[in-house]
Amino acid sequence: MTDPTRSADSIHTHDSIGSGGSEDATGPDNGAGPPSEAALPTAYDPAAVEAPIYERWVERGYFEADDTSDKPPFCIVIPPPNVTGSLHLGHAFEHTLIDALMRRRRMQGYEALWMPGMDHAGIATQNVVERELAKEGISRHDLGREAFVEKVWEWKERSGGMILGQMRRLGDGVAWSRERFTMDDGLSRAVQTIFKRLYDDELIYRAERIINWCVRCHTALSDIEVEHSDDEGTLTSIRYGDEVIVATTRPETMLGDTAVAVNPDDERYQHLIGTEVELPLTGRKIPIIADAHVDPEFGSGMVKVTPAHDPNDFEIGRRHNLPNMTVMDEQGAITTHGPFQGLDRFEARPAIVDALREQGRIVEERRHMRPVGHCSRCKTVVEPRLSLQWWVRVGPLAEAAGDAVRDERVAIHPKSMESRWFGWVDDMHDWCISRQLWWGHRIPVWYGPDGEVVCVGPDDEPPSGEGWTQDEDVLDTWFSSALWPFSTLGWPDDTDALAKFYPNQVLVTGYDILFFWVARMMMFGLYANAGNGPERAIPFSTIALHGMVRDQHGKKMSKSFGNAVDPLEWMDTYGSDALRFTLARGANPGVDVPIGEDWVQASRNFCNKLWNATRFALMSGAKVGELPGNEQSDRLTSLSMPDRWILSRLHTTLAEVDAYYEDYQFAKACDALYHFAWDEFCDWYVELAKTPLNTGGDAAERTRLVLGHVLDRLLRMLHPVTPFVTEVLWTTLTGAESVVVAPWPAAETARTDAAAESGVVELQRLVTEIRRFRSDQGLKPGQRVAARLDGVTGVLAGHEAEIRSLTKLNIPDDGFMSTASVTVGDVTVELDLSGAVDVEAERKRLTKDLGVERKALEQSERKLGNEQFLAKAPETEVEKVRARKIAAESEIARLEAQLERLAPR
RNA sequence: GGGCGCAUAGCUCAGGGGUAGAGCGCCGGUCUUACAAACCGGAGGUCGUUGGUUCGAAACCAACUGCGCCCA
Repeated sequence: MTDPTRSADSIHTHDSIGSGGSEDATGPDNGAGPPSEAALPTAYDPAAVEAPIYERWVERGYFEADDTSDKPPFCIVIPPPNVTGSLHLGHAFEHTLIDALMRRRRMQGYEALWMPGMDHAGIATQNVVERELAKEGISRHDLGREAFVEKVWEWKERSGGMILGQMRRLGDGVAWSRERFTMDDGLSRAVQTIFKRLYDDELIYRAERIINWCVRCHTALSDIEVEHSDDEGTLTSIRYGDEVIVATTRPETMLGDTAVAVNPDDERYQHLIGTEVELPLTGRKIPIIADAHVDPEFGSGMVKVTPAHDPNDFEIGRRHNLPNMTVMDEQGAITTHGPFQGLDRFEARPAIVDALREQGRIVEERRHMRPVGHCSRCKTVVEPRLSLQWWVRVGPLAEAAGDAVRDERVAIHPKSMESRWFGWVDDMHDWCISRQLWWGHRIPVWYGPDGEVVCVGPDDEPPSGEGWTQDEDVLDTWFSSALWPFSTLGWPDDTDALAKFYPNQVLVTGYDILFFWVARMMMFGLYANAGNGPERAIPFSTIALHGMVRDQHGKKMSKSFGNAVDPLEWMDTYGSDALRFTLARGANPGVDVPIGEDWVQASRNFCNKLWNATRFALMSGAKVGELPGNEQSDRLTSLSMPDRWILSRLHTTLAEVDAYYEDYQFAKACDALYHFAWDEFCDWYVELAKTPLNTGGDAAERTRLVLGHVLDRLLRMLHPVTPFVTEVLWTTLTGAESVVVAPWPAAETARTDAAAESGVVELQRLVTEIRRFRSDQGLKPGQRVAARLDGVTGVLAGHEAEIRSLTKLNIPDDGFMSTASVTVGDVTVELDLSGAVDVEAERKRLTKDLGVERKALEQSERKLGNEQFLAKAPETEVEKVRARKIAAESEIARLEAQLERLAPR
């Protein structure tokens, strides 16, 4: 079942961290006998364990899924990374969240499937391969379409998908056997199938429109592939005729003007409407028309109309039957008018302005901020261009996508993102899906010699014979990505995988591609799977949105800014778990995540803390076994107050973590775990446990069970976010096979114990006060001094040994001389400081405490003296203030007495 | 220009009608037998500004200022 070489390899490595040189080739996770502290070195070394652990998980098939099991499904499809891409922090973040959800559900007994794969990234990939060819002086046109596409496939085999190996480093639990690619046969078939259906339903059409043209990539772009920025430009006012002055930021397009427009209600120009004016430089006569779209406040209130080079002008042109005059070619060069012909658009602009200036036609030039579109792939300024393209009529599809959220078949997390969703789907423009590329799914439409147009389905024979040609264009990459939640499961075939895992349970992605990708999946998913009925047509029932990863000052990461970070470097230095924990701990729903190296280091420290806590527990003989119940009263076997406290805290934390996970509150779940593990378990319980462990006998035995119980649950709970370190520790602790397939721990409400919790709070308060006193008195933390404890009664009764252990106070011998004392509640501690009492420090501390209490007293008295407060505030609140007042009074009395007792200066 | 969001400790962020929390950083002290990647103690905030609602506002409302994002 496994490759013996690899298996030996992984065991070898495991031995080096694990079984203390044992000859037993099975390793501790295969039942190599009782765990031993010799198993663990004194510090966690992620580099030594991560890779072999991951390989073992994959070999054992933990991440594979069964289409026919009876377990409830839990399926997430990976937001497909580009085949050209490599792992950046954004991926690492998203994958951490998905993996955490998947691992938890797997432990909870779901049939868990995380579908891996990549998209073919039409423009990006074609660019990469063209650049490679250019080094050899070859263009794609030299090769021809077929040979070029062949080259792209070769490139993909050779260099594509670097990210897949990097995902292993992160620990992504994906079902590798199911990996898909948008260009593979099955997914191509899905693309053709849905194209044909949409075409037949008249939801796909071909039309001449203004599109966003990238003059560098030589293709159309959809609206969402264009990024707008406010750039500084010049607003130039040009005199076309005596009374005709137009303002424009793009004077070079004037060669293609076919009208001048004014607002129909603009009093100033009524007499001009219907007349003509001569277009400068061309001598062409163009009409002056009235159109409500014109803003009378802008410039002179008259605008030039260039229907072939501006989307708004195109609409005006349509309304007025104006001719569309294209004056630029696909490279963005001017195609008409002698002196300007062949000039690039940015050269033509000053040339034309100069020519107009010579004629005295430039009335004004002024700085002007205006939005400029840039190609999201190459940042080139986009050129609006009139051309014949294929479109998806999104109206009914987008409405259905909106309805699915409106009637709560699909939930968006966090809910506040819904407004973004509706804002988009309720006002969506038709989607331009054709791209002038060779790498992609070719549009399955054939044109006949007599103008026939035939759309071909996957099982149809394309028309053949003289004069038939296939459309040259390919489809937008997002067209195939939109099918991802079901095409990857085998659609359009009726597969078991589809039946089991569609709809997917969750989609995890960034809010920035809610519209790019999610909206498209919703539209196509609902359309393609409508036959399932409304409840099962949706692509996923929950959309969990995360934010963007930013640097430690909240700045966007970018290569040009120089603040981009390679996640692999951090994984090398601190381990994958450290990176994952940092990212998960920063993941507040829909909110951006700043990350800095310091924080990754802190997470590494946390992993090391867990490591050492487990190491200590193992050294102390911790074991996982049956615990006494909380109610058990047998003095020897019953749990101590600290035991009951940590168990209460553990199970409370577990319940909180569950609730946070269900609400996609990764940050809070991680925080709760961090706080519990470090501040409660390590800092208090482990320290408290040392007393009974040293005592031995039943007390030690009980403590070993509690340590084992808590660590077992804690490690299982942490596994989804820190899979590697928990795997090592948990298998060593339990001797079981793997925490990946361990059950998710259940929160036991019976372990909740308010009495134990308040008892330990009191103990902590006492210990902290004594430590503070020691610190104020200049005692070294480890310095033991003799002290007498009085009044260790009530909930603290029987815990004097723990208190002494935590405060380094020895039992006094015969020669004991009390030279200082501190009182906390009912407890008085008398210490022998051998005369070296720092009275001033003590006075200072008492005075400070006194100030705090006096302030509290004053505040509560003020409130209680307010009749409105007494009359209107809830009784519980009034009670609280009364209690605070009483507490303050007694504290003040105590502190004043203590101050008085201090020797006078 | 339209819409949305955010302003809380030096930094990054939680919180949320009963006058503040975390991580990191900072200061002082410790190699105390799991851990110096650690331990112990400590200092730091009138919760952007101005009004309003309320017995009570950092929290709710309004305006303003600043910042960010999306869309034109």
